[in-house]
Amino acid sequence: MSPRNSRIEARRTRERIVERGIALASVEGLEGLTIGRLAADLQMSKAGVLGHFGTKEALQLATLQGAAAAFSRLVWEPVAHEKPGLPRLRAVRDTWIAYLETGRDIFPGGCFFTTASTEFDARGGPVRDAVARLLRVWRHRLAAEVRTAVAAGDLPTDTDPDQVVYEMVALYLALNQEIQLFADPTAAARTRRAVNRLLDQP
Amino acid sequence: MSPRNSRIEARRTRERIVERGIALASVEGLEGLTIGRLAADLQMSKAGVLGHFGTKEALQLATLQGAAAAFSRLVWEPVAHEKPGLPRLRAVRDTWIAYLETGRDIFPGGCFFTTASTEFDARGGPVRDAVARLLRVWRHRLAAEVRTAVAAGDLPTDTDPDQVVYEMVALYLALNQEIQLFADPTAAARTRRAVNRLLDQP
DNA sequence: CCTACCGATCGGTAGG
DNA sequence: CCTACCGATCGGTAGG
Repeated sequence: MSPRNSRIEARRTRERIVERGIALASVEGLEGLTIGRLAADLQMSKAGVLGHFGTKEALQLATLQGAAAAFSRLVWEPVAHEKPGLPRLRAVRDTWIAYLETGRDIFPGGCFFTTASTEFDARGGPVRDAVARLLRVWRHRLAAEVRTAVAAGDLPTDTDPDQVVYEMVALYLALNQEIQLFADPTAAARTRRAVNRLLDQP
Repeated sequence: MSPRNSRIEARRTRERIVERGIALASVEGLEGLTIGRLAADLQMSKAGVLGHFGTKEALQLATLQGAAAAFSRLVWEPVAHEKPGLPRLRAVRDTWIAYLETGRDIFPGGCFFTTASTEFDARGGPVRDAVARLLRVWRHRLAAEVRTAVAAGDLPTDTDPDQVVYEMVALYLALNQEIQLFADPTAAARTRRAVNRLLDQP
């Protein structure tokens, strides 16, 4: 019987659960993320795992939040210092590709959000809503950068920002499929080429 | 106790199971397709359902095959009479959009293959392999049409067929997400616009 | 954070 | 194609 942990230790345990949950769910999905499997991997009891969240749904939401934080760290933070507009869009183009190509230690099953989105997109409930909210935030962030690029004269004035964002997202969905299902090493180059065309870069 | 069915009746029962399985799996995924749920929906016993396939994996493969047949009926057959190359590509552009927009009676959860692909793309096994094989076949079919269009002078000679196919697939992955997760009514128009640009149509 | 449970459901089998 | 099972695992709870 392990001693009752201090608040700091409990928090650290919770972080370990979420970290492992992110890796598991990126492979098995948020529904395939079972409390028993998580407990076995972490050498804890099921009750010990569940106690940090209360319900499986709360665990799923916490895992989703943790994954979003990791995505922000990998994709958004490295571009925060870039000039808004086209320079930042070009930087995001590359951090996003890197997230899909080399984010494997955190997300061994590929894009967490693509998996979660297709898993829940035909259901209702808080998890589905949280996934939709996250993807919407990122789309809006991209659209704002496109508008800035247009205002700066770096993109044509007749650019439709939502169309550009839609096509960028499309290319990253396809890149994830290309990597995960076909292990195609040329996919990143294809994506970069297509995004460059979208961003009016030669 | 129902009488032992004739071979024809048994075949018809199997078809009913697969049909219901396609609808269920398009919403819940091929792993969420449980024998008990299928049996309850069809008012059969679990053993009665499983007897037609032997194992859950065989049921998943049969459901995938059934879904592929329905996709071919909705997307490929209507364009078979079109002239190969650009005319057929334009027709596929529209049957594919219609499959995602109005295929709801057969696929209430949206694109069956996007769901199956993201569900299995981080695993091994026969189901994953079968999904990959299907998507590859359809990609190759599209690429052949692009090459025909280039040969006919309907697309520029420097066209990269695999790049065009990659971008078309990307747009349909995104369209499915837009419909399923955001219920965006403008998504089909966005897709058509982007595909038209790919196909060098004004 | 643990042990020891709970009812429900999972895939699958025996036997008719 | 049915009834009647099987062991394993699911999410979750009581109590310490």
